[in-house]
Amino acid sequence: MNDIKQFLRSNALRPTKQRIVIAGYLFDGTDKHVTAESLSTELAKRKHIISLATIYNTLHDFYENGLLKKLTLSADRVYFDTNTDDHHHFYSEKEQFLIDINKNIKVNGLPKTPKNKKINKVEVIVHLDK
Amino acid sequence: MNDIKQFLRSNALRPTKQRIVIAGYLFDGTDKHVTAESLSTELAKRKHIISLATIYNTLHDFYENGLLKKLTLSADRVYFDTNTDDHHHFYSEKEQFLIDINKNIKVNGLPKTPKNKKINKVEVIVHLDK
DNA sequence: ATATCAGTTTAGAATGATTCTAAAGTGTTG
DNA sequence: CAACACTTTAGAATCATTCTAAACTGATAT
Repeated sequence: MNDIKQFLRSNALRPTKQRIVIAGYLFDGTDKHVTAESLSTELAKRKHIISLATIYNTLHDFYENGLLKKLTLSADRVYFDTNTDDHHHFYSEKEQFLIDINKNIKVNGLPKTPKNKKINKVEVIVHLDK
Repeated sequence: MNDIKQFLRSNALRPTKQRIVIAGYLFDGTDKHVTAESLSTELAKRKHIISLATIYNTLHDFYENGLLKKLTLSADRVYFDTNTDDHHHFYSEKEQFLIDINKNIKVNGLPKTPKNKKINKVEVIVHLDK
């Protein structure tokens, strides 16, 4: 609890009740993939009612501070990933199935980067089913 | 023109005025990345006013028939790609910059596919800037 | 040719995730 | 504990996309 407060403070985030609850859930040691909606549902199960606006705000605050990764897998919702290490994903749109690939993947044969651009990250999505 | 009609018919799509115009634009020989909005704008420039609903319908019809690929790069719009070969992309969200990587890319070190799942495709997105 | 009908197009409404607004609430600092 | 900047929130607004259901049109049979 005080750990969480310190954790938030050390990321320039004021430790409000809501952020403490959300951080407590998200950063409990197990990697998680959440959407605003799924997070809201999970917190509600735990009797923590936090407005959706705050959930969106908080996810973005955490994201801006590098505490979460943002995943764009489907056009109709944004996933946030608590695993901020460089990694990739298996993804099944049909089944909402999403798991990390932590194993070291190498992408070979990339052409040279377009002029005046810099590579931010190389993302590999392994689409399943269909 | 008759080519386009045949092309549509051979894909089980009735060659309507609108589909002929859209196919004529999309499949003119140069690879294109479009969104419903950008397609609508391009056609309007050419004095072809087609309702957005039809543009959405047509893009999906073409997609369902394998004439287009769907790209999920950003959460706020869907891109369709006239290049249906297996390929990858450079992408800059900030600049709406999107180009094909046709070169043969190899992804090594993938872990084994989750039980009872099948790989549909391996997608590599090289994110630029940030 | 023409009637017929399934497949299409369309305007406008509806949807749904996300963002915005602006008013009320709350950490933090002195 | 005063004062203020930062947060939270309900509800409205936004925006891409989908839906609805009425009008339209390509294909087929006569």
